[in-house]
Amino acid sequence: MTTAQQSAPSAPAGLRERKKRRTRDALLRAALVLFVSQGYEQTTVDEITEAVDVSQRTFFRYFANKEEAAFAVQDLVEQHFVAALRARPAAEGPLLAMRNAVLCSWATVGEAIAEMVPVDLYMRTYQLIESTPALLAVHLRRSTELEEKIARLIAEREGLDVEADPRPRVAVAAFSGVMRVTGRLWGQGEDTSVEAIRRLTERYLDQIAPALAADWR
Amino acid sequence: MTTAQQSAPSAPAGLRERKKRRTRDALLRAALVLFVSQGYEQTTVDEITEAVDVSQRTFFRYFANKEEAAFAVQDLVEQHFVAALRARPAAEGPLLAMRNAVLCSWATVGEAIAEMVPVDLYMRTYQLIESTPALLAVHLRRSTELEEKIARLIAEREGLDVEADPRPRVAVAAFSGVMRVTGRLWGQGEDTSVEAIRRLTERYLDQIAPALAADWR
DNA sequence: TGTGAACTGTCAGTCGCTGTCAATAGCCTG
DNA sequence: CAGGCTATTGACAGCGACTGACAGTTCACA
Repeated sequence: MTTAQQSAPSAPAGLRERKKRRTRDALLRAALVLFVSQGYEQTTVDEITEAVDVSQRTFFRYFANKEEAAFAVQDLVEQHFVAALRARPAAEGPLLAMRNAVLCSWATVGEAIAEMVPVDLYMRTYQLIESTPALLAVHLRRSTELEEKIARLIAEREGLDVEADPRPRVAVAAFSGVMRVTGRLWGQGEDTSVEAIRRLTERYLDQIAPALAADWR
Repeated sequence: MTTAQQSAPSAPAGLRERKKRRTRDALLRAALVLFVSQGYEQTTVDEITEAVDVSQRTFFRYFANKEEAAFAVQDLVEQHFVAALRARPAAEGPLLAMRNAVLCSWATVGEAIAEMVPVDLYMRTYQLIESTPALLAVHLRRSTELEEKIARLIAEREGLDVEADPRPRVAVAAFSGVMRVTGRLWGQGEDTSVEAIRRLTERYLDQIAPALAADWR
């Protein structure tokens, strides 16, 4: 309801719709640029709306709150991952399916992002999220919502009941715990390329089994 | 720096100190009672300070923000867990040590909590945190900070370098992912006893290995 | 006992966010 | 194409979280 109205970006639609879309895009871009350049909390909603020349009230008609603007692109990335996971063949086990879904989706999200904002603006936004406590908090809450969705998806794939069998949630929890660690490390490192996070992810996912062994020596 | 000044609760100290402590305790208790009875966002800082009869400014001298009051007890619980983990014999492997630390610490936190607030007030506060988006977000951020601390502790136990070897972070990520799931399920369920979360935890932790198997069938 | 420091209250102001209401501008029907 | 309908917007007022500045009290300690 809140999301997914930017789905058909090429639909001509009426003048009204196009105007709305332009306003939203302008607000989003202005917000991200300001956030990235001077910090999230240092950026006032008034500054954003002044940059786009609309009233403050209008900003809040497009975004429920200041945070929502920061996560608009992230939202798209997550939907992309879910779609990739759905596309995995049923023969793949849960962990392998999730692993392949991340690796695959990264290969293609780029274009989807570029339709909204420049890709490197998104990269810097992600790093900002990781390094701004208030945004990080929201990011983590959103992540758990996504986890729940994924757990249900995995359960469905395996023909299980999420409430009865702990394995779907446990597997997803372990998997996304690792994903969050890599996300954080990537945000802190200096190599911001997609290749970098890809390598990091593979390396860390490979360590799940060894890390859970009773004895590491 | 922000924490751990309630460490020596029996120290007589000066009149000033005792007065401060009483004010803080009163504010904390009033805040929690109001939070659980009418909701976090529905509770105004003014209401809290009126209940204790101090100025609003004073509240913000004891708590950096409204949230901090909600997490004061949680803070203590987490310190308790870390202490329990430190006390585990070096012979125990990482996962086993963490598992025993949680189970052990639950057996004794009760008293520590009771020195600050009634235990069942804490229970209801925890459920409130889990069910209030704004608080849940902060809770998750705090959790990742704790995870980082634990990862370093585990690495130390095993004589490893956290930055070089992914296993400590991966193990902790998997472990606490599971802990969060159980915490959430416990908050949603109706059995709010310590016994309940203990059982839930053991059951879910036992599923880590099976859940990460390549094939569940 | 007096002096400095710690606490506190008061006041004013910023910022995120919401409700209301009137004005404007695309859209659609006759 | 006129005229009305409705979506979108701007202007304004107001609430609540939070902060800085200043002044008054109260404890601690020489």
